[in-house]
Amino acid sequence: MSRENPGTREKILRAALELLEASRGQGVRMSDIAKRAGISRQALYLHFATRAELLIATTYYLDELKDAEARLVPSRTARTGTERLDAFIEAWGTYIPEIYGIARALLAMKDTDEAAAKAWGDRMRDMREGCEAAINALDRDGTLSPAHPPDQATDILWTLLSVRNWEHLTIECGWPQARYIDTMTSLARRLFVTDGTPSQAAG
Amino acid sequence: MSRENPGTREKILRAALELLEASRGQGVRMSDIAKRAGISRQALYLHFATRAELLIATTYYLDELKDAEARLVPSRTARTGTERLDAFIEAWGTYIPEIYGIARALLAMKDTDEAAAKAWGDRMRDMREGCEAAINALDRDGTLSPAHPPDQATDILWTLLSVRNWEHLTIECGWPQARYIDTMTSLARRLFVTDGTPSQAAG
DNA sequence: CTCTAGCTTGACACAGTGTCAATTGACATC
DNA sequence: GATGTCAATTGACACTGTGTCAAGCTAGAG
Repeated sequence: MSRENPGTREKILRAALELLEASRGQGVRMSDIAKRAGISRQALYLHFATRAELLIATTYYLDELKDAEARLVPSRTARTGTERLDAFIEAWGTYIPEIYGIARALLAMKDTDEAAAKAWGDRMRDMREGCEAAINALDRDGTLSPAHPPDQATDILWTLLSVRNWEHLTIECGWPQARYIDTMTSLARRLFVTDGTPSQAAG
Repeated sequence: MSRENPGTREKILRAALELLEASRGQGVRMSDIAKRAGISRQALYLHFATRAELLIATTYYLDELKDAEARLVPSRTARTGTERLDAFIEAWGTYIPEIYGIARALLAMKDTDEAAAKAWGDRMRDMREGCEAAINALDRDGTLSPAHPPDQATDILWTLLSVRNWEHLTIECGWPQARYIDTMTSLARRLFVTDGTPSQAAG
Protein backbone atom coordinates (compact mmCIF):
# COMPACT_ATOMS: atom_id res chain seq x y z
CA MET A 1 0.00 0.00 0.00
CA SER A 2 2.79 2.41 0.82
CA ARG A 3 4.33 1.69 -2.58
CA GLU A 4 4.20 4.66 -4.90
CA ASN A 5 5.67 3.04 -8.00
CA PRO A 6 2.96 1.48 -10.10
CA GLY A 7 3.06 -2.01 -8.70
CA THR A 8 3.97 -4.98 -10.76
CA ARG A 9 0.46 -5.86 -11.77
CA GLU A 10 -0.06 -2.49 -13.35
CA LYS A 11 3.35 -2.57 -14.99
CA ILE A 12 2.32 -5.83 -16.61
CA LEU A 13 -1.00 -4.48 -17.79
CA ARG A 14 0.66 -1.42 -19.24
CA ALA A 15 3.27 -3.53 -20.99
CA ALA A 16 0.61 -5.80 -22.44
CA LEU A 17 -1.38 -2.84 -23.62
CA GLU A 18 1.53 -1.16 -25.32
CA LEU A 19 2.60 -4.30 -27.10
CA LEU A 20 -0.90 -5.21 -28.20
CA GLU A 21 -1.51 -1.73 -29.47
CA ALA A 22 1.77 -1.59 -31.36
CA SER A 23 1.42 -5.01 -32.94
CA ARG A 24 -2.33 -4.80 -33.55
CA GLY A 25 -2.83 -7.74 -31.27
CA GLN A 26 -0.70 -10.16 -33.22
CA GLY A 27 2.22 -12.24 -32.05
CA VAL A 28 2.43 -10.94 -28.50
CA ARG A 29 3.81 -13.69 -26.28
CA MET A 30 3.92 -13.92 -22.53
CA SER A 31 7.68 -13.58 -22.68
CA ASP A 32 7.39 -10.34 -24.67
CA ILE A 33 5.08 -8.85 -22.09
CA ALA A 34 7.36 -9.94 -19.27
CA LYS A 35 10.39 -8.45 -20.93
CA ARG A 36 8.62 -5.17 -21.52
CA ALA A 37 7.37 -5.08 -17.94
CA GLY A 38 10.90 -5.74 -16.74
CA ILE A 39 10.19 -8.97 -14.94
CA SER A 40 10.70 -12.65 -15.59
CA ARG A 41 8.26 -14.60 -17.68
CA GLN A 42 7.34 -16.84 -14.77
CA ALA A 43 6.51 -13.86 -12.59
CA LEU A 44 3.59 -13.07 -14.85
CA TYR A 45 1.92 -16.15 -13.48
CA LEU A 46 2.15 -14.76 -9.97
CA HIS A 47 -0.38 -12.14 -11.10
CA PHE A 48 -2.40 -13.82 -13.83
CA ALA A 49 -3.17 -17.50 -13.96
CA THR A 50 -3.24 -17.73 -17.74
CA ARG A 51 -2.63 -15.66 -20.81
CA ALA A 52 -6.38 -15.37 -21.33
CA GLU A 53 -6.81 -13.95 -17.85
CA LEU A 54 -4.10 -11.40 -18.50
CA LEU A 55 -5.70 -10.33 -21.76
CA ILE A 56 -9.08 -10.02 -20.12
CA ALA A 57 -7.67 -7.95 -17.29
CA THR A 58 -6.02 -5.77 -19.91
CA THR A 59 -9.37 -4.98 -21.49
CA TYR A 60 -10.74 -3.78 -18.18
CA TYR A 61 -7.62 -1.76 -17.55
CA LEU A 62 -8.00 -0.17 -20.96
CA ASP A 63 -11.67 0.67 -20.40
CA GLU A 64 -10.65 2.43 -17.24
CA LEU A 65 -7.86 4.36 -18.92
CA LYS A 66 -10.05 5.43 -21.80
CA ASP A 67 -13.05 6.10 -19.60
CA ALA A 68 -15.34 3.98 -21.70
CA GLU A 69 -18.38 4.80 -19.61
CA ALA A 70 -18.08 8.55 -20.08
CA ARG A 71 -18.16 8.17 -23.81
CA LEU A 72 -21.65 6.80 -23.71
CA VAL A 73 -23.09 9.84 -21.98
CA PRO A 74 -23.97 11.74 -25.16
CA SER A 75 -25.80 8.69 -26.43
CA ARG A 76 -27.66 8.13 -23.19
CA THR A 77 -28.72 11.74 -22.85
CA ALA A 78 -29.82 12.19 -26.46
CA ARG A 79 -33.26 13.74 -26.85
CA THR A 80 -34.45 11.83 -29.93
CA GLY A 81 -33.96 8.33 -31.16
CA THR A 82 -32.05 9.51 -34.18
CA GLU A 83 -29.71 11.54 -32.03
CA ARG A 84 -29.17 8.55 -29.82
CA LEU A 85 -28.39 6.34 -32.79
CA ASP A 86 -25.92 8.87 -34.18
CA ALA A 87 -24.25 9.42 -30.84
CA PHE A 88 -23.91 5.72 -30.20
CA ILE A 89 -22.33 5.07 -33.56
CA GLU A 90 -19.97 7.97 -33.06
CA ALA A 91 -18.97 6.81 -29.58
CA TRP A 92 -18.52 3.15 -30.37
CA GLY A 93 -17.04 3.73 -33.79
CA THR A 94 -14.45 6.03 -32.28
CA TYR A 95 -13.71 3.58 -29.51
CA ILE A 96 -13.01 0.60 -31.76
CA PRO A 97 -9.65 1.77 -33.14
CA GLU A 98 -8.48 2.52 -29.62
CA ILE A 99 -9.17 -0.99 -28.41
CA TYR A 100 -8.42 -2.79 -31.63
CA GLY A 101 -5.15 -4.38 -30.58
CA ILE A 102 -6.44 -6.04 -27.46
CA ALA A 103 -9.77 -6.79 -29.10
CA ARG A 104 -8.06 -8.68 -31.85
CA ALA A 105 -5.91 -10.65 -29.44
CA LEU A 106 -8.97 -11.66 -27.48
CA LEU A 107 -10.86 -12.46 -30.66
CA ALA A 108 -8.04 -14.79 -31.69
CA MET A 109 -8.07 -16.59 -28.33
CA LYS A 110 -11.83 -16.98 -28.43
CA ASP A 111 -11.50 -19.96 -30.74
CA THR A 112 -9.44 -22.01 -28.34
CA ASP A 113 -10.02 -20.55 -24.88
CA GLU A 114 -13.27 -20.82 -23.04
CA ALA A 115 -12.59 -17.90 -20.71
CA ALA A 116 -11.59 -15.62 -23.56
CA ALA A 117 -14.75 -16.57 -25.44
CA LYS A 118 -16.88 -15.72 -22.45
CA ALA A 119 -15.11 -12.42 -21.81
CA TRP A 120 -15.50 -11.37 -25.41
CA GLY A 121 -19.11 -12.49 -25.43
CA ASP A 122 -19.83 -10.43 -22.34
CA ARG A 123 -18.37 -7.30 -23.85
CA MET A 124 -20.27 -7.80 -27.05
CA ARG A 125 -23.47 -8.33 -25.15
CA ASP A 126 -22.88 -4.99 -23.44
CA MET A 127 -22.35 -3.42 -26.81
CA ARG A 128 -25.55 -4.96 -28.05
CA GLU A 129 -27.41 -3.22 -25.26
CA GLY A 130 -26.29 0.08 -26.71
CA CYS A 131 -27.68 -0.95 -30.07
CA GLU A 132 -30.89 -2.10 -28.48
CA ALA A 133 -31.30 1.17 -26.60
CA ALA A 134 -30.90 3.17 -29.79
CA ILE A 135 -33.40 1.02 -31.66
CA ASN A 136 -35.85 1.21 -28.77
CA ALA A 137 -35.49 4.97 -28.66
CA LEU A 138 -36.41 5.13 -32.33
CA ASP A 139 -39.32 2.83 -31.68
CA ARG A 140 -40.58 5.03 -28.84
CA ASP A 141 -40.31 8.08 -31.08
CA GLY A 142 -42.29 6.27 -33.73
CA THR A 143 -39.41 6.76 -36.16
CA LEU A 144 -38.25 3.15 -36.34
CA SER A 145 -38.53 1.83 -39.84
CA PRO A 146 -41.18 -0.90 -40.10
CA ALA A 147 -38.85 -3.04 -42.20
CA HIS A 148 -37.69 -5.04 -39.17
CA PRO A 149 -39.04 -5.87 -35.74
CA PRO A 150 -36.97 -4.14 -33.02
CA ASP A 151 -35.05 -7.23 -31.94
CA GLN A 152 -34.01 -7.97 -35.49
CA ALA A 153 -33.14 -4.36 -36.13
CA THR A 154 -30.95 -4.59 -33.04
CA ASP A 155 -29.23 -7.69 -34.40
CA ILE A 156 -28.57 -5.94 -37.69
CA LEU A 157 -27.16 -2.83 -36.09
CA TRP A 158 -25.11 -4.97 -33.74
CA THR A 159 -23.67 -6.86 -36.69
CA LEU A 160 -23.09 -3.73 -38.71
CA LEU A 161 -21.04 -2.17 -35.92
CA SER A 162 -18.92 -5.23 -35.21
CA VAL A 163 -15.19 -4.89 -34.72
CA ARG A 164 -14.71 -7.20 -37.69
CA ASN A 165 -16.64 -4.86 -39.95
CA TRP A 166 -14.60 -1.92 -38.75
CA GLU A 167 -11.48 -3.97 -39.45
CA HIS A 168 -12.73 -4.91 -42.87
CA LEU A 169 -13.61 -1.42 -43.96
CA THR A 170 -10.69 0.51 -42.51
CA ILE A 171 -7.89 -2.04 -42.82
CA GLU A 172 -8.94 -4.26 -45.72
CA CYS A 173 -10.64 -1.56 -47.78
CA GLY A 174 -8.39 1.23 -46.57
CA TRP A 175 -11.17 3.58 -45.55
CA PRO A 176 -10.21 6.54 -43.39
CA GLN A 177 -11.79 6.51 -39.97
CA ALA A 178 -13.94 9.56 -40.71
CA ARG A 179 -15.49 7.85 -43.69
CA TYR A 180 -16.18 4.80 -41.58
CA ILE A 181 -18.12 6.86 -39.06
CA ASP A 182 -19.98 8.87 -41.66
CA THR A 183 -20.93 5.84 -43.68
CA MET A 184 -22.07 3.81 -40.71
CA THR A 185 -24.19 6.71 -39.56
CA SER A 186 -25.68 7.08 -42.99
CA LEU A 187 -26.35 3.35 -43.38
CA ALA A 188 -28.00 3.10 -39.99
CA ARG A 189 -30.20 6.10 -40.69
CA ARG A 190 -31.35 4.73 -43.99
CA LEU A 191 -31.96 1.28 -42.59
CA PHE A 192 -33.68 2.12 -39.33
CA VAL A 193 -35.12 5.63 -39.37
CA THR A 194 -38.33 6.29 -41.27
CA ASP A 195 -37.74 9.99 -41.82
CA GLY A 196 -34.02 9.52 -42.29
CA THR A 197 -32.30 12.65 -43.55
CA PRO A 198 -31.35 11.44 -47.03
CA SER A 199 -27.89 12.14 -48.40
CA GLN A 200 -25.72 13.89 -45.79
CA ALA A 201 -24.97 11.87 -42.71
CA ALA A 202 -23.59 12.96 -39.35
CA GLY A 203 -25.20 16.39 -39.29
CA MET B 1 -3.29 -44.47 -62.84
CA SER B 2 -4.64 -48.00 -62.81
CA ARG B 3 -5.78 -47.43 -59.24
CA GLU B 4 -9.53 -47.21 -58.91
CA ASN B 5 -9.65 -46.35 -55.22
CA PRO B 6 -9.55 -42.61 -54.66
CA GLY B 7 -5.83 -42.12 -54.23
CA THR B 8 -4.31 -40.97 -51.00
CA ARG B 9 -4.38 -37.29 -51.77
CA GLU B 10 -8.08 -37.32 -52.31
CA LYS B 11 -8.65 -39.48 -49.26
CA ILE B 12 -6.83 -36.83 -47.25
CA LEU B 13 -8.85 -34.00 -48.73
CA ARG B 14 -12.07 -35.81 -48.05
CA ALA B 15 -11.05 -36.54 -44.49
CA ALA B 16 -10.09 -32.92 -43.90
CA LEU B 17 -13.35 -31.74 -45.34
CA GLU B 18 -15.49 -34.04 -43.24
CA LEU B 19 -13.70 -33.13 -40.05
CA LEU B 20 -13.77 -29.42 -40.73
CA GLU B 21 -17.43 -29.55 -41.56
CA ALA B 22 -18.32 -31.53 -38.49
CA SER B 23 -16.29 -29.42 -36.09
CA ARG B 24 -17.05 -26.09 -37.73
CA GLY B 25 -13.37 -25.65 -38.44
CA GLN B 26 -12.26 -25.80 -34.86
CA GLY B 27 -9.64 -28.04 -33.30
CA VAL B 28 -8.86 -30.14 -36.34
CA ARG B 29 -5.26 -31.34 -36.09
CA MET B 30 -3.06 -32.93 -38.67
CA SER B 31 -3.17 -36.15 -36.67
CA ASP B 32 -6.98 -36.14 -36.73
CA ILE B 33 -7.03 -35.79 -40.47
CA ALA B 34 -4.44 -38.54 -40.86
CA LYS B 35 -6.37 -40.89 -38.64
CA ARG B 36 -9.57 -40.27 -40.56
CA ALA B 37 -7.81 -40.75 -43.86
CA GLY B 38 -6.39 -44.01 -42.57
CA ILE B 39 -2.74 -43.07 -42.95
CA SER B 40 0.05 -41.98 -40.66
CA ARG B 41 0.40 -38.37 -39.62
CA GLN B 42 3.76 -38.09 -41.30
CA ALA B 43 2.37 -39.32 -44.59
CA LEU B 44 0.28 -36.16 -44.82
CA TYR B 45 3.50 -34.30 -45.42
CA LEU B 46 4.21 -36.45 -48.44
CA HIS B 47 1.23 -34.74 -50.06
CA PHE B 48 1.04 -31.32 -48.45
CA ALA B 49 4.03 -29.38 -47.22
CA THR B 50 2.20 -27.64 -44.40
CA ARG B 51 -1.13 -27.55 -42.67
CA ALA B 52 -1.91 -24.28 -44.43
CA GLU B 53 -1.28 -25.87 -47.81
CA LEU B 54 -3.60 -28.74 -46.97
CA LEU B 55 -6.35 -26.36 -45.88
CA ILE B 56 -5.96 -24.32 -49.01
CA ALA B 57 -6.10 -27.40 -51.20
CA THR B 58 -9.21 -28.42 -49.30
CA THR B 59 -10.96 -25.20 -50.28
CA TYR B 60 -10.30 -25.85 -53.95
CA TYR B 61 -11.46 -29.42 -53.57
CA LEU B 62 -14.64 -28.20 -51.94
CA ASP B 63 -15.30 -25.63 -54.66
CA GLU B 64 -15.03 -28.40 -57.17
CA LEU B 65 -17.35 -30.70 -55.26
CA LYS B 66 -19.95 -28.00 -54.76
CA ASP B 67 -19.53 -26.63 -58.26
CA ALA B 68 -19.05 -23.10 -57.07
CA GLU B 69 -18.83 -21.69 -60.56
CA ALA B 70 -22.20 -23.02 -61.64
CA ARG B 71 -23.87 -21.25 -58.77
CA LEU B 72 -22.92 -17.89 -60.15
CA VAL B 73 -24.66 -18.43 -63.47
CA PRO B 74 -28.02 -16.97 -62.40
CA SER B 75 -26.24 -13.88 -61.16
CA ARG B 76 -24.17 -13.48 -64.30
CA THR B 77 -27.11 -13.95 -66.62
CA ALA B 78 -29.46 -11.64 -64.75
CA ARG B 79 -31.23 -9.09 -66.96
CA THR B 80 -31.36 -6.17 -64.54
CA GLY B 81 -29.01 -4.87 -61.87
CA THR B 82 -31.51 -5.62 -59.15
CA GLU B 83 -31.91 -9.18 -60.32
CA ARG B 84 -28.18 -9.57 -60.43
CA LEU B 85 -27.84 -8.24 -56.89
CA ASP B 86 -30.53 -10.58 -55.61
CA ALA B 87 -29.11 -13.57 -57.41
CA PHE B 88 -25.62 -12.89 -56.14
CA ILE B 89 -26.76 -12.59 -52.54
CA GLU B 90 -28.78 -15.75 -52.89
CA ALA B 91 -25.88 -17.68 -54.41
CA TRP B 92 -23.16 -16.49 -52.06
CA GLY B 93 -25.37 -16.48 -48.99
CA THR B 94 -26.34 -20.07 -49.68
CA TYR B 95 -22.74 -21.05 -50.30
CA ILE B 96 -21.38 -19.69 -47.02
CA PRO B 97 -22.86 -22.32 -44.71
CA GLU B 98 -21.54 -25.04 -46.98
CA ILE B 99 -17.98 -23.81 -46.75
CA TYR B 100 -18.13 -22.46 -43.25
CA GLY B 101 -15.99 -25.12 -41.60
CA ILE B 102 -13.04 -24.79 -43.88
CA ALA B 103 -13.50 -21.03 -44.14
CA ARG B 104 -13.27 -20.68 -40.41
CA ALA B 105 -10.17 -22.85 -40.20
CA LEU B 106 -8.49 -20.75 -42.85
CA LEU B 107 -9.63 -17.57 -41.20
CA ALA B 108 -8.03 -18.71 -37.96
CA MET B 109 -4.73 -19.51 -39.67
CA LYS B 110 -4.71 -16.17 -41.44
CA ASP B 111 -3.39 -14.47 -38.31
CA THR B 112 -0.24 -16.52 -38.14
CA ASP B 113 0.32 -17.98 -41.57
CA GLU B 114 1.29 -15.92 -44.56
CA ALA B 115 0.12 -18.46 -47.13
CA ALA B 116 -3.24 -18.87 -45.46
CA ALA B 117 -3.66 -15.11 -45.38
CA LYS B 118 -2.93 -14.85 -49.07
CA ALA B 119 -5.24 -17.73 -49.96
CA TRP B 120 -8.09 -16.24 -47.98
CA GLY B 121 -7.40 -12.81 -49.41
CA ASP B 122 -7.54 -14.20 -52.94
CA ARG B 123 -10.87 -15.85 -52.36
CA MET B 124 -12.30 -12.74 -50.82
CA ARG B 125 -11.04 -10.67 -53.70
CA ASP B 126 -12.91 -13.00 -56.04
CA MET B 127 -16.01 -12.57 -53.94
CA ARG B 128 -15.57 -8.81 -54.12
CA GLU B 129 -15.69 -9.00 -57.86
CA GLY B 130 -19.16 -10.45 -57.60
CA CYS B 131 -20.19 -7.51 -55.44
CA GLU B 132 -18.60 -5.09 -57.83
CA ALA B 133 -20.37 -6.65 -60.81
CA ALA B 134 -23.72 -6.32 -59.09
CA ILE B 135 -23.09 -2.69 -58.15
CA ASN B 136 -21.88 -1.92 -61.66
CA ALA B 137 -24.96 -3.54 -63.14
CA LEU B 138 -27.14 -1.27 -61.01
CA ASP B 139 -25.04 1.69 -62.07
CA ARG B 140 -25.47 0.84 -65.74
CA ASP B 141 -29.23 0.52 -65.23
CA GLY B 142 -29.25 3.92 -63.59
CA THR B 143 -30.75 2.35 -60.48
CA LEU B 144 -27.73 2.66 -58.21
CA SER B 145 -28.50 4.79 -55.22
CA PRO B 146 -26.51 8.05 -55.32
CA ALA B 147 -25.66 7.69 -51.61
CA HIS B 148 -22.28 6.12 -52.39
CA PRO B 149 -19.85 6.10 -55.28
CA PRO B 150 -19.73 2.63 -56.89
CA ASP B 151 -16.41 1.59 -55.36
CA GLN B 152 -17.61 2.45 -51.88
CA ALA B 153 -20.94 0.78 -52.48
CA THR B 154 -18.94 -2.29 -53.48
CA ASP B 155 -16.93 -2.13 -50.27
CA ILE B 156 -20.11 -1.89 -48.22
CA LEU B 157 -21.79 -4.80 -49.97
CA TRP B 158 -18.58 -6.79 -49.68
CA THR B 159 -18.47 -6.14 -45.96
CA LEU B 160 -22.16 -6.82 -45.48
CA LEU B 161 -21.83 -10.25 -47.10
CA SER B 162 -18.72 -11.31 -45.21
CA VAL B 163 -18.48 -14.77 -43.70
CA ARG B 164 -18.08 -13.07 -40.31
CA ASN B 165 -21.42 -11.34 -40.66
CA TRP B 166 -23.10 -14.56 -41.70
CA GLU B 167 -21.54 -16.20 -38.66
CA HIS B 168 -22.65 -13.39 -36.41
CA LEU B 169 -26.25 -13.37 -37.56
CA THR B 170 -26.89 -17.09 -37.87
CA ILE B 171 -24.73 -18.45 -35.08
CA GLU B 172 -24.47 -15.62 -32.57
CA CYS B 173 -27.96 -14.21 -33.10
CA GLY B 174 -29.50 -17.56 -33.97
CA TRP B 175 -31.12 -16.44 -37.18
CA PRO B 176 -32.40 -19.15 -39.50
CA GLN B 177 -30.65 -19.25 -42.85
CA ALA B 178 -33.76 -18.15 -44.74
CA ARG B 179 -34.04 -15.03 -42.65
CA TYR B 180 -30.39 -14.31 -43.28
CA ILE B 181 -30.90 -14.41 -47.04
CA ASP B 182 -34.13 -12.44 -46.97
CA THR B 183 -32.72 -9.77 -44.71
CA MET B 184 -29.49 -9.37 -46.64
CA THR B 185 -31.47 -9.04 -49.84
CA SER B 186 -33.72 -6.46 -48.28
CA LEU B 187 -30.83 -4.49 -46.78
CA ALA B 188 -28.93 -4.44 -50.03
CA ARG B 189 -31.97 -3.31 -51.96
CA ARG B 190 -32.67 -0.48 -49.57
CA LEU B 191 -29.05 0.60 -49.48
CA PHE B 192 -28.13 0.39 -53.13
CA VAL B 193 -31.22 0.45 -55.33
CA THR B 194 -33.01 3.73 -55.93
CA ASP B 195 -36.40 2.23 -56.76
CA GLY B 196 -35.98 -0.55 -54.25
CA THR B 197 -39.18 -2.51 -53.75
CA PRO B 198 -39.98 -1.49 -50.19
CA SER B 199 -41.11 -4.10 -47.65
CA GLN B 200 -41.01 -7.61 -49.17
CA ALA B 201 -37.57 -8.82 -50.19
CA ALA B 202 -36.59 -11.79 -52.32
CA GLY B 203 -39.78 -11.91 -54.38
C1' DC C 1 15.32 -60.64 -58.43
C1' DT C 2 15.71 -55.83 -57.98
C1' DC C 3 14.36 -51.23 -58.14
C1' DT C 4 11.24 -47.75 -56.79
C1' DA C 5 7.21 -45.34 -54.97
C1' DG C 6 4.57 -44.79 -51.16
C1' DC C 7 3.87 -45.80 -46.92
C1' DT C 8 5.22 -47.01 -41.85
C1' DT C 9 7.52 -46.32 -37.35
C1' DG C 10 10.14 -43.99 -34.05
C1' DA C 11 12.78 -40.16 -32.76
C1' DC C 12 13.53 -35.50 -32.53
C1' DA C 13 13.60 -30.13 -33.06
C1' DC C 14 11.04 -26.10 -32.09
C1' DA C 15 7.71 -22.73 -30.15
C1' DG C 16 4.82 -21.29 -26.63
C1' DT C 17 2.16 -22.02 -22.36
C1' DG C 18 2.07 -23.36 -17.90
C1' DT C 19 4.23 -25.62 -13.51
C1' DC C 20 7.47 -26.52 -9.89
C1' DA C 21 11.31 -26.25 -6.61
C1' DA C 22 15.01 -23.93 -4.77
C1' DT C 23 17.00 -19.56 -3.98
C1' DT C 24 17.60 -14.55 -3.19
C1' DG C 25 16.76 -9.87 -1.40
C1' DA C 26 14.04 -6.50 0.90
C1' DC C 27 11.32 -5.30 4.52
C1' DA C 28 8.81 -5.71 8.88
C1' DT C 29 8.59 -7.46 13.43
C1' DC C 30 10.03 -9.18 17.70
C1' DG D 1 20.45 -9.07 15.29
C1' DA D 2 17.49 -13.11 14.31
C1' DT D 3 13.30 -14.42 12.08
C1' DG D 4 9.65 -14.72 8.94
C1' DT D 5 7.34 -13.38 4.89
C1' DC D 6 6.54 -11.73 0.33
C1' DA D 7 7.71 -11.05 -4.32
C1' DA D 8 10.63 -11.97 -7.34
C1' DT D 9 14.46 -14.90 -9.64
C1' DT D 10 16.56 -18.99 -12.00
C1' DG D 11 16.56 -23.33 -14.07
C1' DA D 12 14.24 -27.39 -15.27
C1' DC D 13 10.49 -29.67 -17.08
C1' DA D 14 5.69 -31.24 -18.95
C1' DC D 15 2.55 -30.75 -22.64
C1' DT D 16 0.70 -29.76 -27.29
C1' DG D 17 1.03 -29.38 -32.08
C1' DT D 18 3.75 -28.73 -36.32
C1' DG D 19 7.24 -30.12 -39.10
C1' DT D 20 11.62 -33.07 -40.17
C1' DC D 21 14.48 -37.02 -40.65
C1' DA D 22 16.21 -41.72 -41.04
C1' DA D 23 15.43 -46.41 -41.55
C1' DG D 24 12.59 -50.07 -42.79
C1' DC D 25 8.63 -52.46 -45.07
C1' DT D 26 5.72 -53.85 -49.08
C1' DA D 27 3.68 -54.14 -53.56
C1' DG D 28 4.06 -53.69 -58.28
C1' DA D 29 6.95 -53.05 -62.57
C1' DG D 30 10.83 -54.10 -65.17
